[in-house]
Formats: sequence, C-alpha cells, structure tokens
Amino acid sequence: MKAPVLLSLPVPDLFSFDECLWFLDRGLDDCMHRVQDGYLYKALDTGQGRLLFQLGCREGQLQVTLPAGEASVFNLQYLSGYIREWLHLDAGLQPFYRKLESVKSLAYMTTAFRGLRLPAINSLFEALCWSIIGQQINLTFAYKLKRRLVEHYGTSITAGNVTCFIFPEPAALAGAEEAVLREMQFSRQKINYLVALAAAFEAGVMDRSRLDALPSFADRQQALLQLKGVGVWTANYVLMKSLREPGSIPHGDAGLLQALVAHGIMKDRKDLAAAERLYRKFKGWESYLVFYLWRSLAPRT
DNA sequence: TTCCAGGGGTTAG
DNA sequence: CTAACCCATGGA
Repeated sequence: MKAPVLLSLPVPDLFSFDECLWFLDRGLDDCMHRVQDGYLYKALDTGQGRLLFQLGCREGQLQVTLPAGEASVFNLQYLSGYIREWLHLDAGLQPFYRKLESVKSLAYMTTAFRGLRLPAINSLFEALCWSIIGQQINLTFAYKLKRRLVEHYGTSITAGNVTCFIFPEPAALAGAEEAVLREMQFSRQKINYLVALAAAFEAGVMDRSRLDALPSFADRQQALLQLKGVGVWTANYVLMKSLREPGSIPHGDAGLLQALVAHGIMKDRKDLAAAERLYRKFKGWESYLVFYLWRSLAPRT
C-alpha cells in the first residue's frame, strides 16, 4: 500500500535531487538515513512525536510521504523546515558557480556536480559526535563506529522494509559505560570526548541556540573550541555542516589538501599560500568550495 | 611492512 | 613556541 503525498516542496534553481541522493548514498553505510529505489528515508523526533518520512522528487517537486508517524499540522511544518535546512533548498548557487567558472581546473564542476547541495547534519550534537568519531580514521571505520553507537544508544523506526535510526539523545550518551564503547572499538580518548560532550549538552552548557546567539563566526568557533576533543578542524567542520556557515574551512583536512593538489592548485600539501589565494576568490562560498572538492575525490559513476 | 586516513591532546625540549 | 608521541583500525 502506498502512503499519500502529504507535502510538496518546489525545487529551486540549480538543484539536483539525484546529485544529493548520490552523495548521501556513497556506499559508506550511513545509518542516519536510507536511500532505496530512488527515495530518501529518514527518521526524526519533531518534539511532538517520532516519525519516519520518505522523500522523492517528481516533476520539479520534492514530495514527502509518511510511512510511519502522525501527519499533524505541527509535524508537517516541522518536516518542511527540516528538509529545507537539510538539503539547503533556500540557497541560490549562481554566485558560487560563477566563481567555479573563473578557475580553469574547477570549472568542470558546474556541470559534473550541477545542483549538488551540501546536506546538513541539522543536529548540532550529532554533528559534533560525528566529527569527533571521524577524526584521524578512515571513513569506512568511522561509519562503522557510528552505526554501533547509534544502534546501541539511539532508537529506530521501521515501516515496511525500511528501518531508520534516530541519533542518541545527549542523556543516553552521557550515561554510556566506557566498557561498552571500548567493546565497539572506540579509543579511550574518543570515549572521553563523547561522554563529556554529551554531559555538556545535557547540562545545557552547549546547545544550538547558544551558538546562534553569538554575533560572529569567530565567537561561535571559539565557543566550540572550548569543548575537549574539538580543535580547529572539528569546529570548522561543524560550523560548515551543521550551522551552515558559508565561509568555514576545515583547515588541514587531508581530503581537502589532496583535492587541491590533484587540481593543480597547490604544488604540494605544504603550498598553503596557493590555497589561501583560492579561498580569497571564493569569499563567502568557502564551505561549498570545500564540499565540491570533497565530492571530486569520489570515484566517477 | 609501512603509511596514511574528513585530528586533538599531552608532554618534552 | 614547535616537535614528538599516543590513540585505534583498516585500506592501499
């Protein structure tokens, strides 16, 4: 049986559902969403109940159906806002594409990746946990660790043959036992970071609204850097991926350096001046530049 | 075998 | 202040 379409969102210019879908389904086994038969599935807690939604794209409209959960007015409004933020529907990418076209070695991206948006990690807590998990290990292993964490401390919703997980609440992780996380192959360091981070959220020392209230990028970055386990890379990654700062660069990122060298922008990984020159050209669009450079590292399909 | 992955903290000099 | 070391696993 087929659930009715409950919500339609018009697709903006320079948006490709397929490109976004491809990125979200790179074969890395991300447990926070599911891609199946051209649809995107995700579970979340709206604050007035948990639900699992299906997102598809037909005739220039993003269409939302609800295989599990209540289709209240509140939930539908929450979903609409959630999806706009998740897939960055309100962004106009034209200025970014003009900048790409001005750099010879990057111009191909405007056609190769046309319409690709930066999918957000809407939850600040989840984004911080994820970036700490992903530090210094390969992505395959990082996704494995995240899945073990989420399947143990999070919750799930199943509808038909689709199961989606909801990321653990800070309270659940704050009370996590070290031995359990060790069994999952987390390092002692990361266990300490994650549990302390969860405690900070639970105590209300850190949260999204607190960061949003700060006046500048530097202030928000500073606030994040106070957390143990959060250095410049992690802070800037989270600012880019969760807070949607347009000009955030995860300096020192291995993949970023690799892509800059591969495109002939840096002579080698130490040629920081060349990278700086490129960043200046992309003022206000540095986050998207980094994201498209990451995208370029993936194997062609 | 060795080196490096979407780093960061701690300690030594 | 910078450098060396540690963490943890897996892919190349």
